[in-house]
Amino acid sequence: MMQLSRTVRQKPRPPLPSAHSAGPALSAWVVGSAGGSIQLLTDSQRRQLMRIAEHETVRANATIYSEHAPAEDVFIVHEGIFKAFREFKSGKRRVAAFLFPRDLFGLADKQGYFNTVQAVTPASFYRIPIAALRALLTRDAELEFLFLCKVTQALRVSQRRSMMVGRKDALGKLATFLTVMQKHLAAEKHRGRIVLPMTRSDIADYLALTPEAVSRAARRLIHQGVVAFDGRRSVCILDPFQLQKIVENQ
Amino acid sequence: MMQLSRTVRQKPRPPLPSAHSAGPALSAWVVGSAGGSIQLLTDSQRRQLMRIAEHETVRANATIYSEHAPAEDVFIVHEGIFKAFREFKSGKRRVAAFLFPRDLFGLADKQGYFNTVQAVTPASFYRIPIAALRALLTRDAELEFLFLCKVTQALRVSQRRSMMVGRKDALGKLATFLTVMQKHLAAEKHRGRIVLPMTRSDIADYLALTPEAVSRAARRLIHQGVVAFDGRRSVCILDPFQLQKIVENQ
DNA sequence: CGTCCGTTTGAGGATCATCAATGTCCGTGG
DNA sequence: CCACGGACATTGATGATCCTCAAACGGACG
Repeated sequence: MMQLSRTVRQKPRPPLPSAHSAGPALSAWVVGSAGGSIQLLTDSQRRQLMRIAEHETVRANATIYSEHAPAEDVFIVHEGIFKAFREFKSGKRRVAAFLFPRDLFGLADKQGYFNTVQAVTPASFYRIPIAALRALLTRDAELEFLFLCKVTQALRVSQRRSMMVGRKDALGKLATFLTVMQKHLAAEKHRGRIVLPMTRSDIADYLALTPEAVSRAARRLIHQGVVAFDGRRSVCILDPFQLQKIVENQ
Repeated sequence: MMQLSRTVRQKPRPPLPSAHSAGPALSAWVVGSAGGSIQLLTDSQRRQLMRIAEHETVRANATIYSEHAPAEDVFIVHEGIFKAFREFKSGKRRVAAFLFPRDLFGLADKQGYFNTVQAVTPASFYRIPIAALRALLTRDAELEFLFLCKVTQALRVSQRRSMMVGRKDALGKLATFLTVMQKHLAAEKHRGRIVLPMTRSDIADYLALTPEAVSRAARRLIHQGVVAFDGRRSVCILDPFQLQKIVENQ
């Protein structure tokens, strides 16, 4: 609650030596356009973005910015997972979104940033000053269109989450959450097992439940033979059909 | 559930005679940019949009498009209120958003439109073919930036709703809803009274409650002297401070 | 004036939150 | 390397809130 913003800034290391390197977020930013086609960042666009972006690495639980802090930058996730959340006076927390590589964050209005954003895992991101970004976007309408698509996608994700949170049954919420996570983490899957990056409490805050309710829902899923846990983080989906049935049962 | 899309299309009447007319949506589209400044559509931008837009008028309850229909157009509300919602197999409905004049809708992905959109009141809107809009935006980066801001704003609104839906107490949900509606309908307020355009069921679907729960929550607000209803639609906020306290009590 | 749909009201039951205690994991330091 | 501490997670018991089902009421429209 004290001055959390800008406190965790690490050495701004020059990232991504080559324009053709494999992994970096800015070189493979895929977005679905409204019309259904797929767009990629060109090398030129990537270079221009890199010129105004600053790469930062943070440890888990680092705060990138706090709610209401004046908004000067937008961010793109490079590696790791972040969470965007708000806190209420009661101490309750609501996670608005989990952010994955290539996701955009830094949503703000005149009051400043809309959420607090923290790293869930060790992570890194690009920091882009709003003024510079705006200038760049005004010069490059194609690039701007990619941003438009990306924000549109974020809006879809947010609406989907609203639907999920609107459900009453903890079982259905957790099932939906696991389904979404499975898609996000499909790449790093090891023998059918995915590793959830976030804690039970984070999941509870995301689903608008208590940790106890999440725990009990997980227990029921295990008992029904739908999933198996190996430790608290590693989960294996044994019966995708049954899981899907629970998801759709609303 | 049957073929709902495109069934209610009315005479496409040429709208907005003058570039300086007072009310029309496209001439006064105000958006807050991420940096906090305010942008307006220029006359030139308005004219260009008008050239590719088609104006349509519909009666209350008309369906503009249905979930999963192929997405060919985006829309801007001109007059009246719309609702964007999804329906589940159980018959349950969730309203993702109410749409007010100047709001953008037509969110889609590869699967087609994301929600079903219906008019809540008699209403009119602009229909803009996606291909033409994309071409226009690519030519006019400033205009495209306005769209970017608008979608960003929609994302903020969606996140706010997620927070509201995440609450457990019907009283707090309804109080929050009334506060938001008050802001939206402030213009048409008559002696402290606002007229809710939507039904109780619509409100219930928006708040992820049953109509019964909405009814009881309204009753409690009345009983506490926070609001007064005059009929089912007209509501007067008697004690804004108390209302705000209920909103923040989470 | 009558019907129909939306709304309100009531009673009963299910689910989740709360509170409290125990159990487990992980990082830290001895 | 092991022991310890603290945070996280699970489990159980209780209570509050909302959903469900059912019925009566009201307004809107033909």
